[in-house]
Amino acid sequence: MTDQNFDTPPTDFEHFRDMIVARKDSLPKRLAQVGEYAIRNPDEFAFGTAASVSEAIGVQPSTLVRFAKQLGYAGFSDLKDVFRSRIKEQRTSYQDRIRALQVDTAGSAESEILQGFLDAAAGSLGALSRTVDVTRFAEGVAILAKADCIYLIARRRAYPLASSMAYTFAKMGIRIVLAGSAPGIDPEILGGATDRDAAIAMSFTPYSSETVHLARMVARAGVPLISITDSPFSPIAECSRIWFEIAEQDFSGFRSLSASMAFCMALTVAVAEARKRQSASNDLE
Amino acid sequence: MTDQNFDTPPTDFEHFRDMIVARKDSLPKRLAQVGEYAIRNPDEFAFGTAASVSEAIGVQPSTLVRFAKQLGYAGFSDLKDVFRSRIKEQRTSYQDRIRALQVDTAGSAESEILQGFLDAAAGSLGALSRTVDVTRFAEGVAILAKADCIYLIARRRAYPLASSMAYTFAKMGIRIVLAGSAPGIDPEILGGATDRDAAIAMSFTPYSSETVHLARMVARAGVPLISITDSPFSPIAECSRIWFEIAEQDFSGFRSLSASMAFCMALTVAVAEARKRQSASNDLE
DNA sequence: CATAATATGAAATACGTGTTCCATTTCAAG
DNA sequence: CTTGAAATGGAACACGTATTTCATATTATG
Repeated sequence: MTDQNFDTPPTDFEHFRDMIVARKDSLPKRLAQVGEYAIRNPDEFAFGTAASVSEAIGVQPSTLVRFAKQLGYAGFSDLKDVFRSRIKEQRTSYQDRIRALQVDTAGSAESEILQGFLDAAAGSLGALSRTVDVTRFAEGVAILAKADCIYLIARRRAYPLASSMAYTFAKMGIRIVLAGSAPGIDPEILGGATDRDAAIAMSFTPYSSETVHLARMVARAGVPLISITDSPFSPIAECSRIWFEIAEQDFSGFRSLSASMAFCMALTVAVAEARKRQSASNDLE
Repeated sequence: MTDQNFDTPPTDFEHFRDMIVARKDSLPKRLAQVGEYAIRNPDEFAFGTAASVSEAIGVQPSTLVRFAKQLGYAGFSDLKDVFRSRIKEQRTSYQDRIRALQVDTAGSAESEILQGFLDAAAGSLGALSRTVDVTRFAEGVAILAKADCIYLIARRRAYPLASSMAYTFAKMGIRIVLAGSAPGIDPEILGGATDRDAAIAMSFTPYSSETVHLARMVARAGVPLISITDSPFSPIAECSRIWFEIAEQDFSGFRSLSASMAFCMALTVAVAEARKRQSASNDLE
């Protein structure tokens, strides 16, 4: 009964499609009908149930199972995975861009860890590029571009982001103050900020209480606050004028700052560009 | 029992998300936990089953149903549709977003900059994954794993990498010394390093003379030195036991640290893992 | 501190799912 | 036309699912 034609059945949609096209004429009428529908409506296959799909095609549910088995799959559920994985892959374009490049992952634990973090980074980038709101990004840039001085608030895991932005801002001649440089007097330093300045707060779970405190402080003082965090529930998000969520994927519980770094650099450069345009138009007046 | 708060529950993810954010504080602890997870891992919600999702969150399946009902949905299945439709929409919108980006480059300079940096980061990750030598990576890990204390040397653009590694190493109980914390006395601090320790130097063009100087110093003292840099001609590469080249792609002249961050985190975690294995085998003796 | 109201966990339940089985039909070969 | 094999439809099955129920724990309230 088990009509296992040869080796293992395709796991990706492209090969599945090729197989159906090749074998279509040798398949029984009903099964060919199913195959044609599968290629035409892959999404229906991925999300629907055996009942809903079979009704859409106009066949019995059992026909779907037969179809799957004829092709070498364990059953309809097994076949459905092909269509689901297709959707997942389509969504992470960065990820398979990189996966396509990688040659052979040698077995060693070390290389697995490395590959794991590279994958996570690619995934984070893909997610970010999908979810980020360019309008809000532009708004944030506008706020920062007209600020007299930019205050950077970050501790612990987020600190590298702040120090990186501080370096680039400074290199481009934009006035910044990096909280945390001189320990202990941050509240006093940030106390000098006014509504003509702006602040960037960065914090990820578990949120540093100092960062939260400082962020609330400047927000209460009327300083436009922009936050970079990992969740809408973040305490610094609620007191911010604008906030950005960057969900870094983790590998075995650890998160790198890859996507955040790219985002922060983009923010920094965009602000610098906007300032250049501003001063150019000011010169004309 | 049916807690129908008001009108119909959201059918699209954005509104759902807003609702959770708004009502989070008025929700019971467990339900808030579910809500947070739902927003963070929408894909898991879309594809998983009640059992798998509840296990991932660490709650009972019944909690998911309660969560859905509290929010006004008929049940968990009903709620799941919100996440499924999100995926369907995303797939179409993502494709025409790429197209839109390519066609109307006019779409605000800001979004172009952001996309540019994200693309550059993805490119850097891909290049890194292709060029990195996993054998050398494993060797580097081995050296660092048996070091008494790890000295981190980095300045300027590379400093965020060092501070990020320092944070993670410290969190995992690995002894580290971050050069640059107390300005001016780095040579004296690094003078204490011996061949039982190890050092990581990081520097990119234009190479900070301090970093180069400190790296040479520890190398001469017999301390195993591992470098992360952007060229084989880097002055810190030649005095290193092992060195890694990470070529970050630039966008309009600016480079972020995305790929480097992923690499450094991988290195850090790999070292911690190796140490765990070491101490485990030591305990057996 | 006592008491009620609510929230939670764990097992029992009802339901829908994919799957299998078998009777019936279709088709081809003798 | 007969006979056999393959294909199909439809109902029965077993399994996993979401859901409900109820006892227990937790939190709020007087």
